[in-house]
Amino acid sequence: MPDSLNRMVITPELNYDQLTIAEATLIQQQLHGYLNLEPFQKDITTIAGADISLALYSETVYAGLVVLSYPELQPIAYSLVKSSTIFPYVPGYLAFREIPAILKAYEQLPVKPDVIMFDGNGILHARRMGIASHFGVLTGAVTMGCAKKKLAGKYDEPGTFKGEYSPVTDKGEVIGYAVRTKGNVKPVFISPGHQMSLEDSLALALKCTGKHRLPEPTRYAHEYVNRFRIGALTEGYHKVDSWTLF
DNA sequence: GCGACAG
DNA sequence: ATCTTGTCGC
Repeated sequence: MPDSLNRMVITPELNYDQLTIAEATLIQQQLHGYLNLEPFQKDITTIAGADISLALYSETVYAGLVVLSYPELQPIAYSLVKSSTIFPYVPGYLAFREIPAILKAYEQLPVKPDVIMFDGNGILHARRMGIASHFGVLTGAVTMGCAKKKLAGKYDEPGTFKGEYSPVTDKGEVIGYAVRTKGNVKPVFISPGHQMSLEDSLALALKCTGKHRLPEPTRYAHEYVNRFRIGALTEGYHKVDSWTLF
């Protein structure tokens, strides 16, 4: 993360639990100054999905990243970490609740993925600093967001065919897209997080879309952290053995 | 003041 | 997000 931000976050164990919303807003505005939305250049070999799973009325969070091969989109490794949070869910501040745990899972990966797709937004956010952008600036990783519901902005409903999309705008600027990843099903909201352009995020989301509404990275991440929470998967870093899966 | 509001 | 059962549709 930028050196000037080292004083704002408690390292090495990032902990946002004691922050007030006013302080969190200040951090988002500070992080925004480091955002880079230039087109992504290098070739992509791997893309990861990041997500967390929670038990109702529990402070325990099950975080994880699932790394997929690209463009095949097959799981090749995953990192799971059990942690806790007391920072509440407040629309617009999801990052402060989920990032500490996801960061631990990320640091546990021996090899980092080329891109990370988050279950939440990138710049499709009131202050252009959703969880994907926040994590990207903090770590320098290439990130993007994929949310199931609209957080900010306005948009016209895209056509009902898979692949159709329409821009989400706010205060005169395009901040993401409502994308129909599956025919006749509600669209998902795509936006760049960090180190990629608006167009990059849209193209990648479509490339990662299979037969389900959620793009494969996010879909797998959601599935793995849930299996972790119910005890079907164990904490730690694991390589996937293609031959024993399914 | 009113409506909106990722997970 | 999570808690839940059946049900409608491709």
